[in-house]
Amino acid sequence: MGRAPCCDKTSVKRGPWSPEEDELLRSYVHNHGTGGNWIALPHKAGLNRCGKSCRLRWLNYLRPDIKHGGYTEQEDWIICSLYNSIGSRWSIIASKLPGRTDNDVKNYWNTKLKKKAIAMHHQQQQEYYHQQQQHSSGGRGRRGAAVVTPRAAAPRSQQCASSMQPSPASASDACSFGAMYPSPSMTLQAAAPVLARYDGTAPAPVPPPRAQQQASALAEFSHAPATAISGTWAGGLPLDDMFLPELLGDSEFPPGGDFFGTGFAPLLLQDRAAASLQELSACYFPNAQAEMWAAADHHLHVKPPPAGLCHSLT
DNA sequence: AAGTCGCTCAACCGCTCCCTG
DNA sequence: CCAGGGAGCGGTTGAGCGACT
Repeated sequence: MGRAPCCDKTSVKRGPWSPEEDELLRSYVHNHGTGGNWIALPHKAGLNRCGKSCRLRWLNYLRPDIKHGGYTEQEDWIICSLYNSIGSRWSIIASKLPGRTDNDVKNYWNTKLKKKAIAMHHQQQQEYYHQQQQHSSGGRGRRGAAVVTPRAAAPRSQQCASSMQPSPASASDACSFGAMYPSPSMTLQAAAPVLARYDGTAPAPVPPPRAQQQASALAEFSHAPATAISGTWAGGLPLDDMFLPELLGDSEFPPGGDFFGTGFAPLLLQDRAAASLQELSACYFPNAQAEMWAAADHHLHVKPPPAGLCHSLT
């Protein structure tokens, strides 16, 4: 039996907001603030809406500092890098993009950026095969790693065994893009603890409660062996080879592939991108480190997060 | 011009987390 | 310590719109 609904859905208006409703909500929040009680707000503001609906409308649309559309390459890169590192923690990702909301970033990823990344991967596949044909006389895989086919690696159910993502779906996606936007200096380094934990022969662990995940992730981060930072995991499997089948399907998946050559990789050479690497890496372990970082973001309107959770924008 | 298809994104749903009594 | 309730989050849905046939 699920929890009781937050409001009587039959008596409140649903669906698109009218300009009049927007103005009511905007003026009320402007004059009184949210008061920390979204449930009571619609009644006080004279709105026949659910409190959650009001909160969403304000956060995602009516806030004065909201930006819509017009994502820059830099923002693309940040989103992909963070998605790579922390998965679908949209609120954390959005908190690193001033003016962007979690909903907006999520939509942008699902509708555009994901396809862009997949297209890049296919391009890399073609380049890889082309290279393999040219070096067909027993050459090694790229980055000196042994070429291992996905089927030779762990079963799909055992891949992405990292316990960082509580939701199976998001875990799959997060792992799938583990190599989509790798940064030699940041992403692989940040991925090291998870890669070190990954064991293709071991059964997938049951994800512990989130608080426990945070604690253990942070603990492992601080003890991660430097030798794991190599671009391959302990079994010698390139990162691409480990994770991409989750998204693309085995039939589309070639061993190897190199994302460093084209696409967003040149951005890594830019000073701004390089400068952000350190920041981004701090976000790798959601909650614990990302929280500390978000709390230190003075340029964002981020309220100090309560202990133990990374509440990003609100 | 009309119908169909695909895409976008605002909004909803249901869950977890955390606070409070 | 426990239960109830609110806040916040991530996944999903569907209306609206433009492109295409």
